Amino acid sequence: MENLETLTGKYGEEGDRLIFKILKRGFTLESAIAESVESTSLYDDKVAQAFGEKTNEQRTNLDNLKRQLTHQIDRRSADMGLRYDLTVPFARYVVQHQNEITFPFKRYQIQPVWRADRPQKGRYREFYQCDADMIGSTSLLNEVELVQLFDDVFTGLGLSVVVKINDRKVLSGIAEVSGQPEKVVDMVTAIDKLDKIGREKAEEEMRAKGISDEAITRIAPLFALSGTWAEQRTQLEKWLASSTIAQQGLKDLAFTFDAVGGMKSARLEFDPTLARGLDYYTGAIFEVIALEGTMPGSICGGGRYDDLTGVFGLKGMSGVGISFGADRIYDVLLETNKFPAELGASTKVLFANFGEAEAMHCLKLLRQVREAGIAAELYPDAVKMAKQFKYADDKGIAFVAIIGENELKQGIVNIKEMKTGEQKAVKQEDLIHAIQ
RNA sequence: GUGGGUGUAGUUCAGUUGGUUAGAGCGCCGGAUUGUGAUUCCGGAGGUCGCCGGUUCAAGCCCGGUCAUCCACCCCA
Repeated sequence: MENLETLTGKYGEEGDRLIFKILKRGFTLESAIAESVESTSLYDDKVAQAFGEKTNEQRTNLDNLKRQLTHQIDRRSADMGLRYDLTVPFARYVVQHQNEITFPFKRYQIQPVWRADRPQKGRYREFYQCDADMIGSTSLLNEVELVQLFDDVFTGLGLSVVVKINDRKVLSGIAEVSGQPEKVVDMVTAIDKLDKIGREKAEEEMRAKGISDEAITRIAPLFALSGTWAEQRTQLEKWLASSTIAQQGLKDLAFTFDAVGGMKSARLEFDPTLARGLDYYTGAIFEVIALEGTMPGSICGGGRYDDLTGVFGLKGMSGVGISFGADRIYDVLLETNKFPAELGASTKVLFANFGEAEAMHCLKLLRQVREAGIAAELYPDAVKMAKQFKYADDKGIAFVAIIGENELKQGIVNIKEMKTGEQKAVKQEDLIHAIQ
């Protein structure tokens, strides 16, 4: 939980609406309603009647009353909110503990965050984010390391992804060149939808937001961009020559591309239409898209924020960070079958139980196997074999060690590998070696 | 916040113009002469039809409300 004022104003207009608000402590719903009603003169005769029998008109009145009351309660009585992300509370933390922290400061954090949104595929009210940030350094080496972190993580998970990168400074430059720099946010959100709704609809949206036809014409070269990062860079440098801020953005991007070099499995891709809605980003912005599965949105996000701590009273503290959407990543891994079966198995070898004498003997072997660092268990009951094998199968146990009357006499153990169905007899002292 | 869809067995879903004991696949449990799973065959258990109310001789089916869930817009992880 955070103070509401810590959270508001950082996530853009839409984002602020999605913050879960919490009533002031000691404030009951009844007292909130009473206070709101008194102060708003909403409670007229018409509405009063609506509490009794309900005609359609009265129902509408009642709905209106409810809506306005909710709004009032929201506005007047809520002073705390649930974390919308981990970055803003992190900035607050850094400011509060600035004297105890050694800069540049790095931290990672895995915690739930909340969005007051209608749930949908890949969109949750509560979900986990895993954040990694570095604050107190403007070096682009931080950006480079974060891109490599994306690569490391998704290579480790065996998931192929594309890391999209852009720079807010380039976007600001485009707005500058258009002649309406103050419209950068509207312009950018429309540009962001370009690949989804197409050029015409995007232009329509810009016009609706008060962007002039002239400005729209001036940003037309953006739609014509194509080719590799190097090719697009040349085109952008020429087009945005008059904007020093855009030139800086392009230079930063060039450094990052260069320094990242080859990656293990992820692909780094420049996307001039990548915008991201969060207000606090000022430099690089990142987004990771899964190339497998059907997850509609991004699975990670991030970027550089030059002055997020400024609003909490600490100026000149630039930071950059990324956020992994744990639940979305989990969904993709589940959908694409990336969870190895042995991950679910807690046991590697099961000793079948043939009766008291055999079980007692297995108990000794069980101990040896465990001491060798191999997870093992002995089936607790001497039930029929089919049941014991099914148990091993269900649990994803790799081997079943069979020691019945015959094996006991001969001092051997039959080892069945469940995956292949192959079975072989080895001396009991070779058991550990055979299942490694 | 706006619009739409769906709630029936553990699960995925059928269920006719309202009409007797509400079905199927998968899963689960048991068995196929007692030492072998994932395949085959046979048998079995399991449902307050989301919840509340209404219409009707009769409601899983029609109507109203409510809750849950999913999808689209919007936005994002």
